Amino acid sequence: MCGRFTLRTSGEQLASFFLAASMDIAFPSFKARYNIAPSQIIATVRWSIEEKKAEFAPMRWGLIPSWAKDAKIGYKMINARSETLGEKPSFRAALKRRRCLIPVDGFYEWLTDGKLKRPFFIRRPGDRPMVFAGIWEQWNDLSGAIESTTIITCAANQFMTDLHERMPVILEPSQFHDWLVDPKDIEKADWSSFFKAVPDEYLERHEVAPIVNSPKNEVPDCIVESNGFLF
DNA sequence: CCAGACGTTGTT
DNA sequence: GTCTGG
DNA sequence: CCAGACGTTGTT
DNA sequence: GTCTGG
Repeated sequence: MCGRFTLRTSGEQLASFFLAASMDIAFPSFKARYNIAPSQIIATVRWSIEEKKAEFAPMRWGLIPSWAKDAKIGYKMINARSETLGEKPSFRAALKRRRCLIPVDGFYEWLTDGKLKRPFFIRRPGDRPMVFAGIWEQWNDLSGAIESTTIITCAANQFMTDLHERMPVILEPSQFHDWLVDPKDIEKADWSSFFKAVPDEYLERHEVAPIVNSPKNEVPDCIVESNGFLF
């Protein structure tokens, strides 16, 4: 689940959005994205221990564990189950020390109808931005360092359930700071208050044209309804 | 001890 | 069928 | 997530 | 890196 999303909100708008959550973050300007796929560089926010503040950090989507011999393993690590990531060798170190926020303004899910893949676009009413919970990792080889990230998932709410059994963990602004900053006793940390599905009314969905199916199609038409209408 | 896995989702 | 690339 | 490739040798 | 399995 959650293997494609959009980020059309500008850097300036994102800065305002985070400022409303008392986080003063400088975002670069970037092109609107309509079809972000795994392995691509995405915008995240993490805690800078040196500066004691939240900061923008670009990362590759698909977490590469620090011990990996081959970065390709990251293609499989685009999501992490909230129920188990504390125990998984690939994720547990990142959960303790490297949590992040992933701003998005919509994501895609597919229904399979025989050979047909029917894409749906899911967003907030009013097209407001939202924030996925993520963790990140650093990986080094001879050619340099790669910072990569993964989206945490939880059981789907009623709204999502006919599209998927799982959905991304979406955080409220009141949770941003506590998610990023290490608790005093990391060994006793309890993350369960974060790992919850949003209420059913939080999201709306639109069936869209299958042009979005190919990650090569990075165009506004990805969020035009399948019947040709804008929404 | 060394070798091998380490993940999620969806589908069957 | 399975892996890689975007 | 979906789409697209999946191979070697020899010749141009 | 760390754990599991043989």
